[in-house]
Parts: sequence; structure tokens; C-alpha cells
Amino acid sequence: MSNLTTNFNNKTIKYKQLLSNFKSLLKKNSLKFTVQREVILKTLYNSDIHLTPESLHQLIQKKYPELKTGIATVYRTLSLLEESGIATSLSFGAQGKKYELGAKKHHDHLICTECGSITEFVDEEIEHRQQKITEELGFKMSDHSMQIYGICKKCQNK
Amino acid sequence: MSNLTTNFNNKTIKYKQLLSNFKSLLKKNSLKFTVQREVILKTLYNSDIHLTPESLHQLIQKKYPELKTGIATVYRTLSLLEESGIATSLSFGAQGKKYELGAKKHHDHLICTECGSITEFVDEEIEHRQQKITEELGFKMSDHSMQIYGICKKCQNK
DNA sequence: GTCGCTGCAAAGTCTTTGCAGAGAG
DNA sequence: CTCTCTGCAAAGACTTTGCAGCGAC
Repeated sequence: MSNLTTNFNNKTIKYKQLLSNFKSLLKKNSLKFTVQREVILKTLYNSDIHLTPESLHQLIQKKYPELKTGIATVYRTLSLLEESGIATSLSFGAQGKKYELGAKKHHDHLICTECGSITEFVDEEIEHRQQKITEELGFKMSDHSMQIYGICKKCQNK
Repeated sequence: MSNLTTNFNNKTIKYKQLLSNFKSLLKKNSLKFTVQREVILKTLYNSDIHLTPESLHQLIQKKYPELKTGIATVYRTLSLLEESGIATSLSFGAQGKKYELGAKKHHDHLICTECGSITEFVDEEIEHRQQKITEELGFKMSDHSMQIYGICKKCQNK
């Protein structure tokens, strides 16, 4: 289950495209395309981008009760998606991880400490600066992540 | 145990200073200064800055076996230290947290994915930029953290 | 048909909590 | 003395794993 052959970099990808990427990934690695896997991918795609395995599982149970999808399958599929670069996990101090679809690079987040909501942003200047810093320190960057904590607009108005 | 009154911002603080800060913090909150708490603070100070509760506990057991410090106390003290702003916890994807001494703000890290070592850095330009971004988005920043993953100089030369 | 996938429940991690006795102030 | 701390063990939260039957290919 390691060293999966992939190469995605999907920023704003359509679901059909995503699904087809996923399918060819599975085929390439002699894995099987199952209803559960499709449902997990689809739910992740259609939902608010940041979900915990737990909340993803609940969503799926509510929407597809006949499937009786187990939490273990959710975990297994999320690992698969992460390993293949289709999804990324985030872990910000809080317990557990959250998952989002997307490429593995250039992910920055604003996290509201009141309501827990996560807003994404990208800033070219910061990206450049990061590259420069790593070069100066002789470090070979492969990835990075940045989080800013604070209180979002909505919660400030409460 | 919440809303502790503190205000430290110790970047390169001497141990005596740190200890006295800690003591006055305890006094201010009617908490007690115990051998265990001192040993935990001291060990965190003297060690490589980034320790898991587990490894901190082991270090302490090795160095002060007569104390028979329990892991629960380590967790409790680390939470206390974090809550009071003396220590900060980091959680980078991997399981569990690591702790370091220091202020709550302006913490950026270079993490080697080969050897797991963590290098710290601060870049004023990025700090400014972050402030600007949050302002633009109507977000009230309280803290931030940034991690860059890659391969450090040492591991590249292997 | 084969071999990977799934749900379930059991087992693992890591962390927190309850409690009674120990100890700081 | 009082009231917080501590170690221990038990309980919790989150995640992984073993297994037997199911289902994709």
C-alpha cells in the first residue's frame, strides 16, 4: 500500500475529472473501484472542504444509509487519498486531523479560534520569501504549510 | 485552571529568569511550586527544544529516577506551561504533539522529512505580509505558525 | 474464480480523569 | 491546617488491524 504511482496537482478540478483521476490511479495500482470509495470522494468534494474522518463518516451515513459505510473504511480511504496526493490532511493543534481535496503544495489557512472555521489563502509574496529562506539555509523545500489563528469577521460581530 | 494571568515573551531567556517567571506565575494563580514542575521546566529548557510528552517523561525518569514522575503529571504540567504561554505545542501531521519553550507568537519551523529535525527561523517580511493579509480579510490575528518541509543540509549530503 | 475491499469488533496509541494519600504554603 | 499536586490505574478519544464474507474485475 505504499509508493503509489500518481501525479496530480488539482487546484480547481471538476468532479468528473477528479473521479477519472481517481479511477486511473486505482487501476494503475491494481486497486478496486468501490461504491464506498466513490461516495467518500464525492462527499469530500461536495462538502465544505475541511472535514474530519468522523464528520465525513456521519455525512455519508446520513446521505447513504443503505451503504452502512464503516468508519474504518473512511479512514482507510482517506489514507489512500492522501498517499496518492488527491487529498491532504491538516492538523492544527486540535485533536485529530481534517482532510481536504487538493494538491499537496501551497496551502495556507486562516483558522478561527472561536468557531473553528478555516479560510484558505495564497500569497505570492510569502511563497517567494519561503523559497528564498530555504535556499539561504541550504534546505531543500518539498512542501510547506502556514496557519494563522485568530477571530474571523463573523465571530467578531457577535 | 483557565484564564491564567501571564505575560511572557521570552525568546532567549536564562533559566533563572524563566524559573522566576514560572514561580511568580504560580503564585499569581494560587498554584504550587513542586519538584516535579521544576524538573519538567528544567528538562525542557536543557534539552533539544522540541520534545514529545513521552520523550520528556523518559528523560526525566532517567535523570531523576527517585522522583518516579508520572506521565500524567508531565501532560498536566505541559498543558499548564502552554496555557500560561511559557511553552508552545507544535503538531505537524505526525501523531502527538511536540513542545518547546518560548513565546506564543512568531514561530516558524523548517522540518526535515528525512531526520525529523526542526530548525527555527523568523522572517520579518513574512510577518508583515501575514498582518496585511489578515487585515484585508477582516480577520483578527492572534497567532500564527508556519512550517516548511523538506530535506536539511545534513541529510542532502548523505 | 481471484484477490482486494468492507464492516465489525477488538486492539492500539496518545491523552485525560478520578481518587486517595502526599506535600506546599 | 487547607487545598493543590501527584502517581496510579482506569477511562476516553481517535485510529488501526484481523478476520471472514462480499464484490469488483
